[in-house]
Amino acid sequence: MYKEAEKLLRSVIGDEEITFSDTPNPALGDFSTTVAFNLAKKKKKNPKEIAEEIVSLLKEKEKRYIKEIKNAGPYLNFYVNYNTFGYDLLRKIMERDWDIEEKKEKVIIEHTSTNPNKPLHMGHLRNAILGDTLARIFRFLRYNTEIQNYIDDLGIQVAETLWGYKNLRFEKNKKFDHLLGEIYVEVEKIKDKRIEREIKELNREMERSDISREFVERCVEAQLKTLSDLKIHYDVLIFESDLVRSGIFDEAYEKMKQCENIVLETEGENKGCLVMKLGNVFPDMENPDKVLIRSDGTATYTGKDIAYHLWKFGLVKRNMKYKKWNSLYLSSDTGEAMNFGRGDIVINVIGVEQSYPQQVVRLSLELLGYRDKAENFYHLAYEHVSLPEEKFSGRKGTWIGYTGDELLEEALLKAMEEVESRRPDLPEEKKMRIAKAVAMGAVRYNIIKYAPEKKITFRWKDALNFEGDSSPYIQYAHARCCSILKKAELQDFDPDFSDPEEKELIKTLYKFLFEIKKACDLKRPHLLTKYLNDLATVFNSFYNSLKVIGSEKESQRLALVKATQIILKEGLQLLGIEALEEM
RNA sequence: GGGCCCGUAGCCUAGGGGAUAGGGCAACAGCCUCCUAAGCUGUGGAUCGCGGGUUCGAAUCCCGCCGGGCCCGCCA
Repeated sequence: MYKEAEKLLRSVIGDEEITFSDTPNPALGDFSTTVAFNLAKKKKKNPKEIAEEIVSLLKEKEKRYIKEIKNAGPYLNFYVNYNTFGYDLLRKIMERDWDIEEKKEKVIIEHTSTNPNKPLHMGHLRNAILGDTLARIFRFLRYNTEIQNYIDDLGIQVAETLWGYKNLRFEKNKKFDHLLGEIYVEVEKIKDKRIEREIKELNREMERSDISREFVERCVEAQLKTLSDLKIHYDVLIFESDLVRSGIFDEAYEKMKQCENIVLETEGENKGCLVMKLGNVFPDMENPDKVLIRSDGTATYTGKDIAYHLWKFGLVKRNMKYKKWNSLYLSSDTGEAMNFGRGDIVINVIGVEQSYPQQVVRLSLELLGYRDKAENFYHLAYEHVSLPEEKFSGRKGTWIGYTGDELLEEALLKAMEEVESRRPDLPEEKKMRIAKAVAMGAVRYNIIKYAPEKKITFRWKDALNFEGDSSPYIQYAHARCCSILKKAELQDFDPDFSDPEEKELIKTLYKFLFEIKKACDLKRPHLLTKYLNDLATVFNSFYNSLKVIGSEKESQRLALVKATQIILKEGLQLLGIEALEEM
């Protein structure tokens, strides 16, 4: 309907920018535009007169989906012909004809990238859920999408934990990541000069040989278990050690050295370091230069990250090998060559605190002459999840009691309780299935529904809320649809969409693709939860005021229910939440 | 010193130039002889942090404050 409205407007106003929005109330039509204001400014005329003029010019034009166009002062209000529009829309939805063309660009989304020495806490989950949801959205819009998880297996934290694993006594019958998390906290507590020396030595040994690989893989496997419970999956795990051993990093550093803005300092405090000069970009910064390679020849975190991104964008010749590992691939020094990397668009889901280093990575691409790559480099920054009293700290162990596993377990208990009290009639196995889907959905939804730049204070009460703006609310609307659909057969109908609830539902269904595209363009997946919540609300209101089965308009309402069910299901899938048929 | 983000009812939050600022939680009052009440309807509750400015029009854009957070390492 927007398309038709736009076409009509174009025929009289030409290239002027047009946007549509909802009217404040149905008496003023179904949607509106404010183009008359803008035209008035340009033509120095009264906006109301312009609106009137447009209305009269469009009066006689042929329309299929628009019934009428009126002006209310300077506002242009469109009245939709719900019979033609609704009928066509429902048919398209039922055919799942989304009209999305396949995209040429390859998108690489990196998310999670948690140090492999601890269990995931809610902050890590926020990262993974953001990344996973965004990836699902990109895939739905038919981008070639690759999900990477970067494993920093050479970091000092791994060395510290490995040291503790070898030298301290612990109950080892725990999930491996939890065990390591506790070891890490303990090492941080007892660490002294001697231990630190041993850890440093161990770290050097890790870089020379693969002594830590199995240890790290075990931890990653345990972390990935938590994530797969949340239906979060990856295409490939990139181990830092493989980037080093494949020679990719060295090749990238050589490339960086060719750049005139990246120089080997011969004097000053950065003497002997390879430094990126950013004085022009950040003139007011105390120390705008960024060290990429230290005077001892080792790379800094940012240096490595730049090298990694040169690889991600396909700007280095060397490549890694990969081996199949459960349902995904991981980089390896033996194995097969694969086509990972070589992205056109790179999205990194990384905390806000890394905005500056991320900006440096983007700038490095620009300085190296890859302007187009720099433009397609996005840092999806998100704020942290904290407890009412304090922040999560891996070192201090404030995450204990708040790991992803514990959250899921708690949610499952609560969900089981709810199912038990609401549906005692169901067989145990079914109750369990529903509880799992509800628990998992509640966790995902409650984390993704907030705009990424908002800090989240974790409270059990909110996290385990199954009412209102929550996953079960939407799952429930979906189950209601299914329940109706089970009781009758779909058939063709002569449309007569006259009830306000029917019209509102049609309008809301129509917005699905716009909202997804918006969420994708802005890289703000929470927009999708807002939309689905709206749709569920509109449907519930329809459900409560209109009868479907046994009504005179049964066939058309069944079609509405079917379309709603399809969109709710698609939407829930994009959020990685199971659309239950019964609950 | 500089940069970025946040500030919307008791609590959480949407909206980032357009018509009366949407929701949710909590509170209160109704609604199951009718497709699942994890639902629906209604009531109360907002100087959109403060002060200027731009605009026909500002929660939204600009400037200045105030409050909170983050960043500017040869740490990761």
